[in-house]
Amino acid sequence: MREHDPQKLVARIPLFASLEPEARKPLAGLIRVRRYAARQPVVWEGETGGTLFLSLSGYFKAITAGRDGKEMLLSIMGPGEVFGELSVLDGQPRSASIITVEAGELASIERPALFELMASSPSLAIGLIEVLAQRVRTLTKRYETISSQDLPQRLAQVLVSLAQKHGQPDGPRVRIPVRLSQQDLGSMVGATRESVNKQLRKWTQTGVLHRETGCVVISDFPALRAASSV
Amino acid sequence: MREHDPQKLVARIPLFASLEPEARKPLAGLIRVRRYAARQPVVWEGETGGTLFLSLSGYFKAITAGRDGKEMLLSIMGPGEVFGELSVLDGQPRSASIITVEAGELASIERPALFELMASSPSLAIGLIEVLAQRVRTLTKRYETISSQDLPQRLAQVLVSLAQKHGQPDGPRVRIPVRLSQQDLGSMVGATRESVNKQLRKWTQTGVLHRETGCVVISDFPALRAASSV
DNA sequence: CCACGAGTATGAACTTGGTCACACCTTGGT
DNA sequence: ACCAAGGTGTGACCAAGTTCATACTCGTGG
Repeated sequence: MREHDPQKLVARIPLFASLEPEARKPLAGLIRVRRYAARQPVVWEGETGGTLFLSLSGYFKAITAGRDGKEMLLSIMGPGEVFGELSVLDGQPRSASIITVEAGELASIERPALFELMASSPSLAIGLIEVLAQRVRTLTKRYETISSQDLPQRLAQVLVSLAQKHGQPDGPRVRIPVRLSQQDLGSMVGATRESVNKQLRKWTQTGVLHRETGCVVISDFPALRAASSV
Repeated sequence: MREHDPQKLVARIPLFASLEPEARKPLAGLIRVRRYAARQPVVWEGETGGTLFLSLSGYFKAITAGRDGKEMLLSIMGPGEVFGELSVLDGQPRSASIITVEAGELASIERPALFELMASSPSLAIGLIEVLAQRVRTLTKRYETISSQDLPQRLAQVLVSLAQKHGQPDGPRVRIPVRLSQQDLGSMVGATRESVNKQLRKWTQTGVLHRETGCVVISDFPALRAASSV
């Protein structure tokens, strides 16, 4: 992870993959790389700020606090993903807080620099629009899910999509390489820690999955997939 | 509503309000206006299509069908609002179906024409990004709400925001000028028709609101507002 | 090497809201 | 004017999931 050559960093971020080659050089000078320790806040919901973040390594969670203090986990973001684009694009306050799950590195670029870059590189603007569009689609789907499926289905669905997004195949098993507590899983599906525990136990007993040092390892992916959309 | 002069139509759509004056003339030739009867589908979820719609009059609902056939009502859109931008921008299938609530008129513009226009009018691209950003914010908030509030809170919240978005003040009361069945309200808050009925009854009995020919009229807005975020 | 704190495990009692069943209104079409 | 369809009103019953209470387990820092 000691890869600090800006040219190479840029190449690793999908958003910039289609960037015109001559636009990459100025870009390299505009990004700043910073390392974050575990459980560090990166941005706070409600504050204003015009920084776009690009994840280089590590995992980050996006959370929002409901009125009663209950926190909702909106998304787990891994290497290569972009976030913070919303406030950068519309100038409104941050819609969620970002916290590191484990230590990781982020590249960042400030709003003015980004806009300057966009002016000369249409593909960057298109890329950002695609990021936003993807967010809308994901959120719509999750909204649909949470309001019409029961807990086992929702939980299965979250695990399946985490496995698809971040999973590491390990023989017949799939390992989700992020340490997520039952509380975290609960706040992803709108349920309590206890309910998650009970469902997880059922799956552990039926050999669908098990836990290893805080991570979920799925043994029977098809079964989980089936449970996610009965 | 027999206002078919394209120049004037354009002026009524906020998205085009900040458009450079010289860009409005070509625009006028690119939009098509069509009248829809009540309960007519405008687009179907899942189909491909690159048409952007601009509501001139009437109300439209965006719905998605969950796996089990239960439909979720995502949004009620009124005059001046834009929709369908998602598929236009990213080329993916429609994320929701659109149906007219009552008869209304829509202007539409096709993807190629829109992109041509955007190339010469940066403010249009910015406007569309703002529409998308707003969608993300709204969806995030609703997701938060639905997963952490109970039915009375959710229902109050929906009514408050409908009143703020479309409400017509009528003395001390606020009238929501869209005919929404209890079923519709239920599918906006992820609840059954019966539960909505029971909550509505309570509020009717306590004088918070009442119904008139299918529309909700709020008598005690502060009370409803209080109920939405106990 | 032990203790503390964070996370996990588990069941009993309780609540919300869903399901089902049925009767009663409107309203628009012929 | 009438009927059918769609929307509304209401209660009995049930199930999923929450709340609360109480142990247990593990790994990390003193």
